[in-house]
Amino acid sequence: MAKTSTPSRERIVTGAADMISRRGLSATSIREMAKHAKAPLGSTYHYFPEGKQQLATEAVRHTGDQVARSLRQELKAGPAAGLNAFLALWRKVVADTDFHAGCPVLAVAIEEPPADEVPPALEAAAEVFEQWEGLLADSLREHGADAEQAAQIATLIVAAVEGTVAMCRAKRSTEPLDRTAAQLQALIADALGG
Amino acid sequence: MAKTSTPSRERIVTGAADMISRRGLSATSIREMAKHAKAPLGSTYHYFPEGKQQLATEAVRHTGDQVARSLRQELKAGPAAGLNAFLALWRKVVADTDFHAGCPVLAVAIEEPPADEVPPALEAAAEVFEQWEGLLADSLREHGADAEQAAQIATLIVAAVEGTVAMCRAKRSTEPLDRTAAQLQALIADALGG
DNA sequence: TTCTGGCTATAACGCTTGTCATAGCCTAAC
DNA sequence: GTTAGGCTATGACAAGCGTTATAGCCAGAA
Repeated sequence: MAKTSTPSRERIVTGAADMISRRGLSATSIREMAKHAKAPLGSTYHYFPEGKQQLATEAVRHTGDQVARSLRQELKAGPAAGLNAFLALWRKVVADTDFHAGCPVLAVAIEEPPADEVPPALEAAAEVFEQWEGLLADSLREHGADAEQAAQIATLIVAAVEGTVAMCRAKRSTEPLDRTAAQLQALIADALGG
Repeated sequence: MAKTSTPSRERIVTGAADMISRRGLSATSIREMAKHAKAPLGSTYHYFPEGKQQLATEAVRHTGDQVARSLRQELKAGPAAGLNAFLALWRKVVADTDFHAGCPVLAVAIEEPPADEVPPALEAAAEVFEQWEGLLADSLREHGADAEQAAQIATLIVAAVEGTVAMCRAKRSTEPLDRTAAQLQALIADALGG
């Protein structure tokens, strides 16, 4: 017999990712995450005994994997298609939430770590960026770009999209995303065409 | 007799900008801002009667103007020089703080506003981005780019640098900035050369 | 049926938060 | 010397924070 819809643990993770993508990590309380997932507060500490950091880490990894899956799928049709999917994905997030949500990975990436320590959530954010870049770079190389150029373009794409999403939120407009999209598309066409 | 170095009010604003660039807005308390500026808590509410939002707004505008001034100066030598200055500026921030600080404007831009309301600090962030883009776009147009392309490249530069700074913090490395720099430089050369 | 163990409910802990109010200092004008 | 006013000092307020502890429920195995 199937469980009633989504299991609690998973709901907490996806809900946490959603809230972090809106408010940032430190502005999101565990109590609110629990309420948002319709789970009792006690359950969060049952499933995530290390507390907020663990929950944040899993939330980052969750969206990281989700985006990576979509990216991997679309990249089968080439780097340009992958880029377009990546752009469309974040455009949808921003537009569907009336410019309230962005990328939870970025949100976690800009939280200051304690001195001489690297919190697991920050480490996870670095790994997610690396993963996305890797997928894009691989595809670019497979389509004729040399290794260094592929790596540079991949980094530029991830960074530009992340930054653009933030700009869209501030301006409450998707126009920055249109502009960035045009330039990145041209850049890929150029790199693979020449 | 001259006052002891910087006046209190200014110290509070620059200190607030610094703290916000590290921890984000909501993780930075007014008490800590006051302490960081060696000012009494009461003074923050004396100088900024609207409280935290006003302080954040002024902090955003402060760094916005500061960066704009530097950008305007360096753009006199052309868009490529301006880009390089912009890159160097943020590389220094990230490197000098051991990857603890980033851009306070981005930090404010990704804070969720209350529904149906636009906090002044968020509005200020949008204006700062617009200002930086405008400076870059003007320079690009003056050097031969057509209006649309200039606007697109300007947006891409600001977004990419903002995103890259965040990636550098997550990875604790300036390599993303190197890669982004190479691509953006090539892009400008291309746009003005063709 | 009894028992086990995953999950929940509830309350509490010490601490920090944004903000406000009140009283006081202490310099500068008159 | 007196007076005004910008700034500071101090403390309080209600609310929220992350986290822990304890006791209880309630399905499935024995």
